[in-house]
Amino acid sequence: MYEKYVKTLKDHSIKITSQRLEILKYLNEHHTHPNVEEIYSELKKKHPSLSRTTVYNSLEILKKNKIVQSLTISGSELRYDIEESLHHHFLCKKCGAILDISITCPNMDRTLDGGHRVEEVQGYFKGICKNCQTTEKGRRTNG
Amino acid sequence: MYEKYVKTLKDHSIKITSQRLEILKYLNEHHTHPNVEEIYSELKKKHPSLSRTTVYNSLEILKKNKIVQSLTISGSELRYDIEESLHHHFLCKKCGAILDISITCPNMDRTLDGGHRVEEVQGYFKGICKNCQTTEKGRRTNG
DNA sequence: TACTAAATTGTAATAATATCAAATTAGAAA
DNA sequence: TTTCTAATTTGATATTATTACAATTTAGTA
Repeated sequence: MYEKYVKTLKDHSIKITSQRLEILKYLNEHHTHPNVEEIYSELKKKHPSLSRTTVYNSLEILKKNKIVQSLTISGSELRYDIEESLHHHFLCKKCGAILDISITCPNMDRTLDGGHRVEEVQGYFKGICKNCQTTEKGRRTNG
Repeated sequence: MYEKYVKTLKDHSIKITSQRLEILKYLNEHHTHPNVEEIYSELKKKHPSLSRTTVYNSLEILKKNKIVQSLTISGSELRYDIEESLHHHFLCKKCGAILDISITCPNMDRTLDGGHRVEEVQGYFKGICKNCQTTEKGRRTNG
């Protein structure tokens, strides 16, 4: 059940705690780019002793180890994502969904403007998602 | 002195106030992507009656009119930038500078993943800027 | 010049995140 | 397996960025 998350933590020499395993599992099963509050309140249901600070701390150490990444696309709070292959993100201005976008940026791994060393690239696209466009046209509700 | 900013506001049918003119002027003369606090405290020096709320409000209306744009690249607060030609941004992890990057993204003005309508694109590059690399090697201080 | 809707101001509220000290626990060492 | 200690978790409190709001002021029209 948790073997793969145990392995991930071990591989990075991070102490294995149930809180960290639960957070990793949650992110792995919910690719919706949740914020801290969502992760906290969801996990709190099954693990009432969980503290919000632990969620912040855990995400921080996972981020330092490049196991997760944080996104600032929403503008008001950090959103979290399991780090997999490089991908970018699309924010729907209507429904708020954050979607993974599988394009590659030709400027990754390069030196910019004659000397700036690039270590990370985040591409944020904003607009109206496919589903919301359909809703607009067809006057259907989103549920 | 302020004619160009007056024109900008008039062109967008935004009421002309000295506060808005000062903010526009500040952004036009400081392409450092300042946050609200920087803009506020700088302008407050010459205009002691200025309120922080006014800075927030003004930036908001300027943003709605696409005269300025806000960046979330720093992660903790919004940074502001005069909207000019499309460009992207580089954040130096060492000195914190945010620099304009003049590459064009081939995915702008397109439909992504078979249907998401793209209206805005922000490319965030993070790493070590040219200047900080020199400092590293040469062991010079940044001043 | 007078009027009114909109903008400015300052205070207070909210939301996200950071700090910190006390209690708990993972995992190394005995 | 038990003991020990450094690291982690917890919860309370602090801080920071931003928003809400009511009273005052002002831009721009009539």
